[in-house]
Amino acid sequence: MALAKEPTPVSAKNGTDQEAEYRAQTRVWLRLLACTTLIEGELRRRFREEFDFTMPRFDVLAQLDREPSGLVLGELPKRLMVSAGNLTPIVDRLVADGYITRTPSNLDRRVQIVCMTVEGRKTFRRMAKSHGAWLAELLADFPADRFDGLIGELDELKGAVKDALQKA
Amino acid sequence: MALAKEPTPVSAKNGTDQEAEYRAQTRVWLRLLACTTLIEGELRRRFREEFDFTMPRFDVLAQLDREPSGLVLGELPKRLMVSAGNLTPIVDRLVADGYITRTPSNLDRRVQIVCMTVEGRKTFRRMAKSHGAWLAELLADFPADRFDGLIGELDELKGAVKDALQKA
DNA sequence: ACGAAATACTTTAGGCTTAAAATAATTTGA
DNA sequence: TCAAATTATTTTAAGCCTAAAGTATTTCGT
Repeated sequence: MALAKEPTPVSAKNGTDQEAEYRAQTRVWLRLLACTTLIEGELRRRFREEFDFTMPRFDVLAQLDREPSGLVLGELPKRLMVSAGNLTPIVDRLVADGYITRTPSNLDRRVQIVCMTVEGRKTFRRMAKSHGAWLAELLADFPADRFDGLIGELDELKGAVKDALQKA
Repeated sequence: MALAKEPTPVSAKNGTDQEAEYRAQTRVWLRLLACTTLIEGELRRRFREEFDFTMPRFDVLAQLDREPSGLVLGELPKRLMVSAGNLTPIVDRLVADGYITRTPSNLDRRVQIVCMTVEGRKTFRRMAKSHGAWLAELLADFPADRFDGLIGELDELKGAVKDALQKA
């Protein structure tokens, strides 16, 4: 079933079946994208209106909230699945605003440790509470007894995509 | 079950149960975001490497491919769920590259009609074929007999979120 | 010991995205 | 009729995002 990257994959299916399969997979992708875009747009709007904050900034704080002793800066791009260069100005501004600190490591002068401040933690907790409530509101009409099933499917999907990326 | 936006919602659940429910909904959201980010990043990378193209540009062509007689420009922001201002430079460049045309309507001089060129259609079809194959490759490890179920769940999720947004 | 490779991070250039304000054309209603 | 509201689109300002190149520091191999 796995298709090669090269020109014409050897497939047991004829053209029509292959097209049909492409369509099913495209449908999954479009649904996924639509759900994410819809929710993300609303969350972004509320973060801006209620807290004058952005989601990337919130995401950084969320990572640091789980690490009382701080994090090596280089750990953030990995966890947040964004590029390192992207984080520089975001971290800069969080530092300037007093929500986090950035201190060079004594052991390795290339490395920096980022750590949430008391003020940052307070602000984060307030926003996180709203974030949870917003999600609860947006997902309220989805049957609660099917959450676990959906979570399972999405976990499996994520695993399948990761495996495929490994192979590529 | 629907939570009010105001300070303390009247809820039948106590604090602990509410927290647990928030967590389930947060988990769904994080899974959804992770899957989308993973797939989107890989598709973006391949579009750039193989075709020196971006996904937003592809998305515009995909809409126009379904409309042989062209589309009113204002229809694009709605279908693509992006802001109108966003599209101006993207359409500009697609016109400059010869993939689409933009012609003012004679009936209403505010309105513009965008339409794919022959060259645009040819280029789009080539890219769409790869796009389908890439998705097939990325989703190959997900059991084919569960696609329809997942599509159904995502459709329902999308509907639920849309309903919630309507109410808000 | 010391030059080369690797690692951590920043900078740059280019494109996407939004919200809000601006421009231009059309429609509406008194 | 004609001023006000509406509609279609563009512009602007600010932030996010990536890839690729640059800087500094450390580690590795000889």
